[in-house]
Amino acid sequence: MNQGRPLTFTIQHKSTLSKARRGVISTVRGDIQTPAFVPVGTKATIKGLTPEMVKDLKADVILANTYHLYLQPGTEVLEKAGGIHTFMQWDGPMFTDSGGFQAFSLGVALGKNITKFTSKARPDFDEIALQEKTGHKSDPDRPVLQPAKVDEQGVMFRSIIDGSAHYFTPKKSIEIQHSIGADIIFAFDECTSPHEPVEYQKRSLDRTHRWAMESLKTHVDNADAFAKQALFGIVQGGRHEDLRKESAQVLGEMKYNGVEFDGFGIGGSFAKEDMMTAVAWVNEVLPENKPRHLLGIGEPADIISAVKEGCDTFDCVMPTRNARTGTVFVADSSSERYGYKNVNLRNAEFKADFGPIDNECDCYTCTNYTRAYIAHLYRAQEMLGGTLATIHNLRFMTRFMEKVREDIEKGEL
RNA sequence: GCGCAGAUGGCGGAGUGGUCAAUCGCAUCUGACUGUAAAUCAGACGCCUUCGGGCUACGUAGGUUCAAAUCCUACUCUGCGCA
Repeated sequence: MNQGRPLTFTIQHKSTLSKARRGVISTVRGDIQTPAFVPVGTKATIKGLTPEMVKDLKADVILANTYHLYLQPGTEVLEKAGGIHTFMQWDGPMFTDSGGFQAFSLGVALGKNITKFTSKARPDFDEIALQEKTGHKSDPDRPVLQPAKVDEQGVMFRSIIDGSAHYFTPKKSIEIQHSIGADIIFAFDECTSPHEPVEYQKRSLDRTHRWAMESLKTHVDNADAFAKQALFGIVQGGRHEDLRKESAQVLGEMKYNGVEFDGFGIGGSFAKEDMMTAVAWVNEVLPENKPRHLLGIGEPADIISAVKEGCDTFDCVMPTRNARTGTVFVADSSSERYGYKNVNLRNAEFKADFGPIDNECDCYTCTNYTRAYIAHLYRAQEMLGGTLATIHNLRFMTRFMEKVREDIEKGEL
């Protein structure tokens, strides 16, 4: 159907135990072995690492963000640079998220205790979760940011840098993503809060679908960009089966001038136990031959579950953010097969622990440095600590995905 | 030796009669982090506790007062100045 696209997806193995698939997404800039973990480099950098380091971790692909890059350095600079790849010296495949998540994280979620997940089981209004947090302790002078506002046409964002107002429509998001030049771009969506009632979820979903069409149209109408970049639609629908399935159906069949989406993202903010049911509903309906990216997930255990439900790629800030704040993955063979535990290296017990972070890890950090040294770097507030831990956590993720792929091939997952 | 100034919790430093177990910062300890407003944020931080409270504390020793980290006296120590 989508002939001559800059992206092809080949499924090499299908699991008989689950809906897992082992495949390859081929782009002009190289292949992505799937299932794959996609490190997040929001502002055109995997925080703390050079692109060469990221390559060494065997990461095939990274993800950057439209909203953040639009604010800084801006599309003019990115265009003059010749696109994000040359700008940041990353020559592999890249995703850009559309800014849809910021409509949520800087909108209804702003200052509240909710992000990708909410702590409460049911998405009823939860006083604790919705409690306002005060501004930034580290920078009290920073102006209090007004939340982003969604309307039928688009989203009014405030700049996190200076508070200035910026209006994103689907057309604008796609145009910015054209300027940025990532290999795989996302339609502009609204990530809804799980606290919103079903009526709102429905209304928002219809809007997201209209925005998806507008995104597709904007992309297809730009022949140059269309030839170089793949576009993924984003499924929403909260925790409602009918809405999730409707969304997968509508986006799966959506066409503009006979052109469909090249793949799909699955979005949303969830109560923990609602995520996998939503993923299962969606993947039941989405076209099988196109890649499915689960946005913002995550935790190795979550990835396993989602792979079993047929997801192919995953991006998540957790490994990089945790690394910067002191928490690293450590293999824990005493637990189950994909056993690991989170270890906070800033805890007192590691001050004089001269072993590696993880005995089983082959990364640069684990082969050269001790827990004690990295613990010291954190305490001394030396930025190398975050860098070394990020190397480890990302390598943990890529090794983890290698194992997932092998297990699918071996018919064990 | 004389004259000033000062001695507060691990450190720095508020507090100058009751609402002080004592603001705040640092350090320390613990926790959180899932399409990155995050090299961030939250909590704890004298001792004991049946979590109601109890006990010991603001250099040392006395004193004044119903009440003292806060006022008075002496002493010890520290800094500065003068000899």
